[in-house]
Amino acid sequence: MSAKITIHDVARESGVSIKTVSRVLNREPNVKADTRDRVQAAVTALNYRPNISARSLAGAKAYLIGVFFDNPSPGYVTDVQLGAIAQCRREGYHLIVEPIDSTGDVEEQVAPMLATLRMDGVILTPPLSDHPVVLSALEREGVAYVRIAPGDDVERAPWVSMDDRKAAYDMTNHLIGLGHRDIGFIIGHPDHGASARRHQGFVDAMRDADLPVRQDRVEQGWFSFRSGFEAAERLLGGTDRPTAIFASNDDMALGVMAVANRMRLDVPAQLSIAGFDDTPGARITWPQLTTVRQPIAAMAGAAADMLMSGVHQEEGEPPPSRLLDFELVVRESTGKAPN
Amino acid sequence: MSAKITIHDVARESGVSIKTVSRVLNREPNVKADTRDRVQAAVTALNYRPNISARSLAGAKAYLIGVFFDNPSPGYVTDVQLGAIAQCRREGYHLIVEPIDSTGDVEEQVAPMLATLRMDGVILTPPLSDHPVVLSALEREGVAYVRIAPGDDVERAPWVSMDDRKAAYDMTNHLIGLGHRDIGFIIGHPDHGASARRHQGFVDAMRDADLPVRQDRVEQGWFSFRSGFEAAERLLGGTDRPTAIFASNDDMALGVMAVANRMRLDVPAQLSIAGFDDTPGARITWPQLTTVRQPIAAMAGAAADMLMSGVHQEEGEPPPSRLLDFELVVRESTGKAPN
DNA sequence: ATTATCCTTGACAGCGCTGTCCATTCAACA
DNA sequence: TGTTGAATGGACAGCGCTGTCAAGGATAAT
Repeated sequence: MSAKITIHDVARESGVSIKTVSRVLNREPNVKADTRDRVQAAVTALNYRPNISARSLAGAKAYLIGVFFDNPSPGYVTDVQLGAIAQCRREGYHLIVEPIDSTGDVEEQVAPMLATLRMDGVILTPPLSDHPVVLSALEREGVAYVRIAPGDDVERAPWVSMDDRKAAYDMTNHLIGLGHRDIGFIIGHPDHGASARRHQGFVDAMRDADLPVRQDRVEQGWFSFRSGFEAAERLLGGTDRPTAIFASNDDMALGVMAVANRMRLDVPAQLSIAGFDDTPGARITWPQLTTVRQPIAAMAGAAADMLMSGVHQEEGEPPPSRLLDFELVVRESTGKAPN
Repeated sequence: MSAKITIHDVARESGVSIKTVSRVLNREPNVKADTRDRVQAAVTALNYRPNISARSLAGAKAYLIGVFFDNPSPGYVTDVQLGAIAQCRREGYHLIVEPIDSTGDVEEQVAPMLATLRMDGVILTPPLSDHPVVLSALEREGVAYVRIAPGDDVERAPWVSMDDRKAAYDMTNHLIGLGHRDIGFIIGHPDHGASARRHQGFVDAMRDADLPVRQDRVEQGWFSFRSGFEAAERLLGGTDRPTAIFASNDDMALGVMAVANRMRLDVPAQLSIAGFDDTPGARITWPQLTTVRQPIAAMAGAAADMLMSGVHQEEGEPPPSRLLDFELVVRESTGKAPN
């Protein structure tokens, strides 16, 4: 075990006070270039690393960012973590992950954690982005937060998102361009703000193409494989069936794919299937899924950035926010409509 | 923002010294029951939460446990985190996640982090469980660690694992019991210790059933969907093909499934497919995958427990370790061999 | 040259907690 | 009755760092 070396060692080594060492560590102004270099050299020579507990106890920053998630799709969570951590690393921050069971006592899970940890900020993933108790607890404890893809109430706090409506609109148009006129749609989990926006995009595209939106072509799902599977069974059950199904996330699209497989429907010759998210699962199937690439990691990275730079919402101003680009990923699960 | 309330407030409220408060907080002995109750009451009344930075700066414990992972299957990582966090919560610990890019400079990623964070311990997931640089860095910095499913060198440090050989043996026997005599096998990533053990289990079962292990029935994979897909193309390419394929993880099994779908092979009537891990993906397919349920969350939980209770490896003694139970999950992707 | 101003540096006091060490109390024993 | 030791509680010194404040030195303005 290597001996713990502290700021005092560096100060002694470079012949300055610990405060000056602290200055160069924190990139504070008003340090002579020469002094700065000497300190840097000592830091390197001694292989010194500041102790994070001491820093956060003494100062304002904790160098800790939290990610809250609930009942997540594993791929989504992992992407969020990877994206956030990539940013955190550059600034010397670390990531704390905290699953929140929103069916349990949320207050009890969140409040103690915020009090003990005093993180610099937390990233909220859907559906927590819209959970009133979580938001209130955060505000009461004075912990900054950024919401990923929140639903309503976008004025309340900073957020990062993508244009779900536009993406669904584009995907629907892709299908229409392929000649599909009878398209089924599976709505996502009602607690996720994105669900309504994606549905809206679908409806708008159909309207703009003068295509009818038949009520019996729209099914409610829950973002899960099973809900997609069951919705597909209803959609494909009769003889009168759509030529394409657009599921508002990949898991549900895979459910549709499973039903198609079981029914021996050729995808995409007899049925086109589109998903949304571009999770790893989209490629873990054959044919591979046409879907929308959500910039999940980028959104999480942007959220981390905002937190580390100390986002502030001015009184009466709209909160800082960012809308990132999506990408239509056309793979093999969509094709020309059968004539 | 609620005012920060400290141990001094609790001490004043309950009429004892801060040290006594500290004693009851840390469940130290030698505090009268009466005093303990008074302090507890004050803690509750004031809603006091000890500050983790102060605790770790002053004391020996950091209340922080790390999880290192590399290039992970999302489902695996999420399971590990969930399992570890469940245990951590009961003791007031928190989880720090750190992805390690083992193709990059590992030392540079690990050493600074260990020095700044001074975690109480870290959980290593495969293939990091066997990464010599990571292990050395941990030991040099004096940070305890528990390895999940390590390969060799089980004497070096504490670990938690499952009996991969036995599980693969049992799965192979399940297939043999179904009448399969010509079984293909896809080996996992060579950096993962479990790969060799699973392969061994397959070979042992075949041997014990007096079945030949044909060299051209065993393919090397990398635990990825794509590698499973490609291995399956080779295995199923000719007219002489196995009646079952046992892939040593689910992702690869899904690759096999995709090839079977594309070739219009009926699963399981014409081809039985077995996986390993029981990741979420195993159910996100049709037919659902017969697989081995790895106790991933339980292994991570056990690892966290060992870390929090301060595992110690006595000189000359074998390291503390635990072997958890697996479970054969028979679903629809395996069935009777075609006659 | 003199004063005002800025830049650079350091001394020092905590941040909130635990570990060490000492003081007191009290019961049990000689 | 005195003695001993366990049980109980408190005082105090840090842990390693940042924030505050002030001092000294260099530079600019007069």
